Amino acid sequence: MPSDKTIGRLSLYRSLLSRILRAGDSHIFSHELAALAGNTSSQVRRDLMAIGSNGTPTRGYDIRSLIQSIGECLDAAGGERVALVGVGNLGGAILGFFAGRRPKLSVVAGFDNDRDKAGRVLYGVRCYAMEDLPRVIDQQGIRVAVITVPASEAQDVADRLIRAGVRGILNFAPIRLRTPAGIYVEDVDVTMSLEKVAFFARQSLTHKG
Amino acid sequence: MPSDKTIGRLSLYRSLLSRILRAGDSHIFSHELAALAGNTSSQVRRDLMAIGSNGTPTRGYDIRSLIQSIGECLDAAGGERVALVGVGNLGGAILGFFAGRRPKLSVVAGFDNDRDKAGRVLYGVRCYAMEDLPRVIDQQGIRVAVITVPASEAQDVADRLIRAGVRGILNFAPIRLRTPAGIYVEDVDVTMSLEKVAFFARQSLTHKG
DNA sequence: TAGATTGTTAATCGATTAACAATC
DNA sequence: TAGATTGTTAATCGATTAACAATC
Repeated sequence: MPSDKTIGRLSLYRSLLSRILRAGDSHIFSHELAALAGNTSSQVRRDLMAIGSNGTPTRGYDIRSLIQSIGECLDAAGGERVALVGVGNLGGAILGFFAGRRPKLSVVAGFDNDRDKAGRVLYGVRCYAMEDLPRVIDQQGIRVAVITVPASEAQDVADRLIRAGVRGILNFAPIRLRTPAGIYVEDVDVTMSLEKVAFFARQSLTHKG
Repeated sequence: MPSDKTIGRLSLYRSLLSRILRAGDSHIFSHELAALAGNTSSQVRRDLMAIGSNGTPTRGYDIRSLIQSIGECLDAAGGERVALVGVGNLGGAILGFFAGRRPKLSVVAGFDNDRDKAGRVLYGVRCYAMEDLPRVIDQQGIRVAVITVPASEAQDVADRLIRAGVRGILNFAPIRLRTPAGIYVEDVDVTMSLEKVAFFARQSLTHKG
């Protein structure tokens, strides 16, 4: 099974390749893709090996078939239905961000504490009350969820999602979720990221003069 | 200089410790913090060493002074002023998310292509036209910026920010920015993260049954 | 063919973990 | 004191990079 990081890079390669394809090119060399992705050609070749690469020494890789191979690796055959818990500002932005971006990955249900949101369509997604979570997750066959609730509620939400059958969580709350083995959690901690940027921006200045 | 990952963990430790402090505890052992942060006590001790740790074998670490030490490491003495380019849905959510969260890190200027936004206060931040970017960045002494524009515009925005004096960028566009040495870029690629979650959620199922 | 690139393995590098004397 | 934890270094692990024969 490919590593966490390899999968992440394959996802990046696909976005980059889609843009290249729209620009008109049909083939690409490993060092060209590496320059776009910000890594080495060695690594690109090794990553593409993981999905059964199709390059030739003279023309490089066929972009179309590369995108297809990456899709066969990353995408679920029938598409993946996703739930989002916490339909606030951040949740709404995430919904807007994903809308139509990946046809195989669609957010089909939103849940929120606020009862007034239940039954409505917000940011393009149908919203439900928290008490309907187990039923909706089960009926829709949802296995992936996004958590955009405050840190104080995130662990409880994660527990409920996992009980309902969710196997992968994208967590925006700035805590580490405690989950049983076999559950994949990816944390996106925006505050942490900005603090890192601020720190190293400062270092680069003090370092120079 | 501490590594990228160490700084990220210190930021996480600080959020976790602030929550603990509010809950009433005054001291914490490395293995307790490790459990909260999802890593090993060895690593916690090594990370805290980097900021001059203050633990004792009998009582562990004093939470208050730990939070202060982390602050002295992470925060700029006079606070850091941040700009955000792309005051759309995602940008607005980020602004709402940061509002009042870190007193030493405040977004003080928003920039957008949309001329109608210039001069207004949106999501709590004063907005400017793109042509005012060099002047505002310079006058306000801004060294850190957040990019929440579409991928097609991100590189151009980054170039402008760097020319204006920005040294660190938090990039939400799904491309890798090309930047000169000494500029720190942190990528937050939400689509990539969700694709990773979907992939490993699926693997955990096929692996088990 | 000559030359550049691919697929793939070996070498390197860095980060994490394990270990342990010192300490409260 | 005995016992657990700290600060710190050595061992381990995994990921990245370099190298190179095979290929177009």
